[in-house]
Amino acid sequence: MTTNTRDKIIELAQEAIATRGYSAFSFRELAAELGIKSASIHYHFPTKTHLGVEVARNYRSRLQLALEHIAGQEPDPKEALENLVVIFRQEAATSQRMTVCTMLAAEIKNLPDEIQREMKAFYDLNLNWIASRLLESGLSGGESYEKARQIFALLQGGLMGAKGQNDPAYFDVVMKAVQRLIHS
Amino acid sequence: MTTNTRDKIIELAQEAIATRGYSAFSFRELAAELGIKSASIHYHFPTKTHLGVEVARNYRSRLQLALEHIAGQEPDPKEALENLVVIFRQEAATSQRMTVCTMLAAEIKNLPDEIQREMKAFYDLNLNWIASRLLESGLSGGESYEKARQIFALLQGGLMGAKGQNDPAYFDVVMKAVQRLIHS
DNA sequence: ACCTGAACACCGTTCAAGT
DNA sequence: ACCTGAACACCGTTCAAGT
Repeated sequence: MTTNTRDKIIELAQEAIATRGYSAFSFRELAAELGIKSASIHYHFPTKTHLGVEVARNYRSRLQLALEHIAGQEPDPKEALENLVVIFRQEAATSQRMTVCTMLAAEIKNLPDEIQREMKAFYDLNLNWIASRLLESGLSGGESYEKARQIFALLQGGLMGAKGQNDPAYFDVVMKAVQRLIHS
Repeated sequence: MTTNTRDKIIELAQEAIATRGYSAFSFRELAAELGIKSASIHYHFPTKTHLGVEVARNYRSRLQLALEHIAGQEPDPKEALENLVVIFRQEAATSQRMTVCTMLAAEIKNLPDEIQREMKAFYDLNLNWIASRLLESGLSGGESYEKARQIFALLQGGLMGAKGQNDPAYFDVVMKAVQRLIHS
C-alpha cells in the first residue's frame, strides 16, 4: 500500500523518541513491532543518526507548513500567536510529536552533529516566526526578540512540566502567562 | 581520603547525566574514569536505578538546604524569589547540576519508578517553595499556585533554550519575564 | 571491604548471502 | 528491491572468586 516500511519506521521512531528519548529506543524493538529483523532497518536508514535526522526533519517541515498556513490565513498577528498555542496543546495532547523536539533539545549534547543542526533549525523556525508576529503587532525588533524567547520558553517549560507532573492542566496554567505576554 | 569511591561515582554520574542523559551514560565509561572495572560499581550501587536515585536525591537535598537558607535569611519574599533565579543561573553556568533535573524530567517516561518519584518530589519542592513566597508577598492561594508554575516553566524552558541554542544569554532574556511575574 | 573475570542477554553496525 | 544470519564491540547485570 501507500504505507511503506520506511514510513512506518519513521513513525515508530518518532513515537519512541517522544516517550523514551533518542538514546533509549532501539532498532531491535522497532524491528519486532514491524515483524522484521533489526538488520533490515539498516537497509532503509544506514545508521541511527540517519533515522534521527529524518524524524526531526519530518516534524520540522510539517510544523513549517502549519506556521505558514496560520500566518497566511490569520492577518491579526496576536490571533496567529494564539493559534500557535493551540497547535502546541493539540500536539501535546494527541500525538507526542511536539515532545520529540523537547526530548531532542534536552539530549542535544549527546546527539550527533547532524541532529544538533536540525534542532538548531527547529529553534530558529519557531523563534523567527513568533518574533515576526510580534513585530507585526507593533513591537520593536528588540522587544520582539526578547518576547519570542520568553514565549517559547513557556511553551517548552509548560510541556515538560505537564509531563513531569503527569498533569495536562499544568500546560494550560502556564499558557495563561503566554496570553499575557501576547496581549501586553 | 574523605573522597571515597562511592562519592566519586555519584559525582561522575551527575556530570554524565547532565551532559548526555540517564540512558546514554554507561557504567563502563564511569569505571574507566575511576580506574576500576564496571563490575566494581555494582558493589557500591547494585543497579543503574540505585545510582540514578542517589544522584537525584543528592541534588534535591542540596537544593532543599539552599531554599531553606534563602527563606530564613531573606524576609522579603520577592527578594527571596530573585535569589532563586540567581541560584538557577549559577548552577546552569558553573556546574551542570541544575541540568540534571531538566534531563531527568525530559526522560521521565523512560525512568524506573523510584527515579520518577524522586523527580516528582523535586517539582513539588520547587513549586511549593515558590508558591509560599508568592503567598507571603500578598497573592491569593490560586494566584500563587498558577504563578509558581509559570515561573518554574520559565526557569526550565530558559535552561533548555540556553542549551539548545548554545547561548547563555537566552537564559537571561527569559529571566526578564520571571522578574515581571515576581513584581506584578 | 572492595575489586575482578567470565558469562548472560542486550545494543548498533557490517556484510555476505538469500529471494 | 528488500530482507536475513552471523559476527563484532558495546551495554547492564550476576556471581563465583580473589585480596
